[in-house]
Amino acid sequence: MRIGELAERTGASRRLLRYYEEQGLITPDRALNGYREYGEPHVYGVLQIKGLLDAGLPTRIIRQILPCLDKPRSIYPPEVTPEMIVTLQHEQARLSERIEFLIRNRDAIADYLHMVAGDKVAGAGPGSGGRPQHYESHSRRRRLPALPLRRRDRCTT
DNA sequence: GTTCTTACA
DNA sequence: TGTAAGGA
Repeated sequence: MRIGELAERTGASRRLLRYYEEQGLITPDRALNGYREYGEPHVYGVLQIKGLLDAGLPTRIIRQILPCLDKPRSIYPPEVTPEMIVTLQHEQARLSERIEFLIRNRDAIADYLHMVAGDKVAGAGPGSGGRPQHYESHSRRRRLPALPLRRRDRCTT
């Protein structure tokens, strides 16, 4: 498929898909006319990349742990280097911190909501349509004040 | 009409 | 990232 279709199927803009390629995250084939040609694996790959990026991983890490997803290559490379393990452990710790950070702020918001609007709106919100959202570790957990969001470290190369 | 590269806001 | 230019 060409870039347009991949864009539709992944929700990533064509611009972004070209950017991923520039960053070495995906490597599509080229048709004779120069058009990029993507395969089915790329769809999953792009989704994977989006998720990792959303989790806050810099592209250089992703490029490292995602050894080219073009061809039918194993996702868990036998070439896992010790240094890769270390970086992944680092990322894991970073994600844990971020999760705690998010939980703390989410709870702070819930408290604020209780304070200004009462139970009728607590726990609900945009995008939570229908899902049973129970943040009921409430009564027990120690309430903490909201924290300012720290600027995410971003890596261009 | 779709895609390509380069470059600027 | 979006968008415009100039081609294929």
